[in-house]
Amino acid sequence: MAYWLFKTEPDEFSIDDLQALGETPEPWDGIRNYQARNLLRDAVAEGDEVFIYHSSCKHIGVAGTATVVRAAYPDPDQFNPDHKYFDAKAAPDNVRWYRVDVVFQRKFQRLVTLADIKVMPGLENMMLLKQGRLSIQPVTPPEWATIITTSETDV
DNA sequence: GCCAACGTTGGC
DNA sequence: GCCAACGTTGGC
Repeated sequence: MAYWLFKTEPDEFSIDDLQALGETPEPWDGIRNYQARNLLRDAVAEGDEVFIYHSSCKHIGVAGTATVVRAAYPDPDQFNPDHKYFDAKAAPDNVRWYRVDVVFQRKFQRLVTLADIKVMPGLENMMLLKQGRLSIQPVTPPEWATIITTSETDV
């Protein structure tokens, strides 16, 4: 069992949208970066837990958690010429892009902001702070625990 | 809206 | 294979 952080722009898809789905799995698609793709394809497993991180928005930070319910499988959008994620170099026998399915787990009672993460002891090595642009990131168990605790604590 | 970081593309 | 140009991400 491993921990991850998935980024999303809440204007496109937020923790509230995920919560509204209830038990319905949501395909985490649109990953078109090789480093993120490799993590999705090779490392993210069913049963793993995921921080849902809101980026490029007014209130930046970790908004809640989800559970991976299906490991990587080919993202069908890469084969659809009408889709914005179409990739002409991809084919069913030459899959380039993958996605996983996640299910809502919880919404934090308060957002753990990027500013919180920057000053919280124990989080200074989070990949979020090291390599800001990666959209799928591993999270260590101590980092996971610290952020969960922070989400349950008033500031 | 700006701009730094950095991944991707394409000419050579 | 190098590297300049370009595009995207994402915080501020």
